[in-house]
Amino acid sequence: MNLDGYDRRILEALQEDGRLSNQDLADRIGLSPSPCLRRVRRLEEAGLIGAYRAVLNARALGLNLMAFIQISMDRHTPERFENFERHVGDYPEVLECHLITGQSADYLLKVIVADMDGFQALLLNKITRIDGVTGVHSSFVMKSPVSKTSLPLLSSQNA
Amino acid sequence: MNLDGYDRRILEALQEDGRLSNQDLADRIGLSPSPCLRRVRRLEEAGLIGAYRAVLNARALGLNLMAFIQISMDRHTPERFENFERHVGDYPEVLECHLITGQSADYLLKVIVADMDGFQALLLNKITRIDGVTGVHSSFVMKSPVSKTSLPLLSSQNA
DNA sequence: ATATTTAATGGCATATTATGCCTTTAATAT
DNA sequence: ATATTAAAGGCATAATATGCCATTAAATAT
Repeated sequence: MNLDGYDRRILEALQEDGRLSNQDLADRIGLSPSPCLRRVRRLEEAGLIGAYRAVLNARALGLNLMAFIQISMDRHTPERFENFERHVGDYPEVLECHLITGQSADYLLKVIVADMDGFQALLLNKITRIDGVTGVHSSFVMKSPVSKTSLPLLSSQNA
Repeated sequence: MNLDGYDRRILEALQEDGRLSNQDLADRIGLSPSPCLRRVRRLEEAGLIGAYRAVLNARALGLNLMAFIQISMDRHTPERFENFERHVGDYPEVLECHLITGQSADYLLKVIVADMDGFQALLLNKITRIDGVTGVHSSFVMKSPVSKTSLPLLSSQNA
């Protein structure tokens, strides 16, 4: 799909404020509401806009402990991996699970819990009980000076 | 702030679909539109809802390479840290920067770029040039079977 | 248990916004 | 220059948000 300057500005604006009204958005990007809305719908249908989400404040919800967990598996068989991915996908504390390159781990998990008790419960009762999990290395987040959701829109490519 | 069942259901619904109309939301949680909207505004003002965002599809935007970069610093002085955080905050490719515990690194960065050329440019021209950066270890993401934005709303606590 | 106070809900009228259709403008190729 | 295509703008209608008021429900004290 080809993006022009209007499309890029629409994406930029909606990444910042996903509840912008179409009229405000149209004003901001310099189009009238009709074509602006048509473009937004087109971007949604093309899958460029995948979803709209409310971003909640973890602290305010009592979720005070974020951690990254590096996981090593015993065997690198598809069954092991599928099983692991299915399980971690079911745990609401696991926000992200990435299969990564590198010598020291197969997976990197980003998790969020209320406190160290919650972390312990997650690690001991859930994650380490999944078949094939051998190594586990946890890093706790003390501070997150950067936490963006906006993807960089390479202003290169296209007119 | 105290959350009851209605509030939690509002948060859950808006985490899933941040553009739900107030009328649909009201239907879904079992309130009429007026009190529903009042609750949403209250949650926004209390900071529980921090923002509304459109979530874009990285692949569709040509951002095909995600990586995690572990960074070690030479000295752990406030100036070093502040300087580093300011710089990485200015790079649009850096989506997250976390100060973490652990022996092997001080920071964990999550970055996204178009391809390996983009990664090289980011690493060599930007990140490794920041004062104090000594060790750098990169892991590339092959697959992300879990990638949620929804925080777990511990249905415990409160009525 | 009853009265009193408080807080939150539901309904309604108005203002704002979204949406579909049609016309007009701009760009491209012949 | 003319024909053709694609996108923009304008307008009427439908849907939605919003503020105010009456009502109901809940909590507290007597």
